[in-house]
Amino acid sequence: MQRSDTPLTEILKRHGMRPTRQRLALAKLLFAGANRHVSAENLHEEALREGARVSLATVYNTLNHFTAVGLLREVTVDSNRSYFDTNTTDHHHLYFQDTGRLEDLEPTAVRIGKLPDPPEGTTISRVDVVIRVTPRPG
Amino acid sequence: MQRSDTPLTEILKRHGMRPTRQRLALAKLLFAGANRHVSAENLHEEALREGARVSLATVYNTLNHFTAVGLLREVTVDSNRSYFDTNTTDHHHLYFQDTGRLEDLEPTAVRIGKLPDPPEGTTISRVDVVIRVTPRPG
DNA sequence: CGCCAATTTGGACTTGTTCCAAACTACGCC
DNA sequence: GGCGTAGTTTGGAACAAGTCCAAATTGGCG
Repeated sequence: MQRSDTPLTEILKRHGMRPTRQRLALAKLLFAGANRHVSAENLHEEALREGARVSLATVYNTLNHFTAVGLLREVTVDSNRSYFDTNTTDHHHLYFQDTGRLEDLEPTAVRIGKLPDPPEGTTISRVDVVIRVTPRPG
Repeated sequence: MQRSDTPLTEILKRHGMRPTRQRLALAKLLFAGANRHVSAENLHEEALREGARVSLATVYNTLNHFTAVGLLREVTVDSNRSYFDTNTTDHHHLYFQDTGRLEDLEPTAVRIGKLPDPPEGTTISRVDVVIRVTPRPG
């Protein structure tokens, strides 16, 4: 990790990943701007559009790898496609059922007043709240 | 709808579906006992085990049809398999990440203290809470 | 510079689900 | 009770998301 490392390169190294051309291109799309939600297919298309030469297999590898090291969080809202969220802090989701659009809710938007105790021998690893909305009248 | 209709036959008719042999067999597995969570594959296997001759395509058709008329609710906890819940009342879920087991929580187990207003022009169709647990220490 | 382990890749493969056209069946009607 | 027909079922093909694989490439270290 030499002084000329870019911030993205550094992030990758810090998580034990080699900063390859493909990973840097994807990391740039994911982490350079605001938080986002992506699927493998749509990130792949976007990368190609930007001129990055990355295979779909690598996009899958990378998203999974990023998720494993905590750079991304997988969001389960649709049972036939995976979404990844660049916002890994505690928050919940708003899902537009008609368009498939997924948005973060501010951490303060939902308050959970009461949670059950986890069953014996288990711990709660995550609590996910998804608010599904449809165009009125729905 | 004649006086000799069984309860299951009646349920199907009331929802505008013909009480076919296949639908009755599946309805029996789904609604005769306690509430349950099934996937298409596992309901299909179970039906065959019980001696019902039903194709997998019909199981899919039926689950989707039952869901459309409100006899089932689809639960999204796993992005590569659909689960259907026979409990269509308001409640949330406990999901064992190691085994894939899915359980209902009593309606009183989770209290949501605050919900955001839905965006202009939309209405909230559903709020899903999934509590994911792993074996301790996890 | 050269080596080696990590990474990438295209394509084959797998898995869950839908589609389709042909065969079957529930049921209202006579 | 038979008939006609719209609704249903079915096996298999088709599809879509995702993983696997073995060969080619490449980053990083000495």
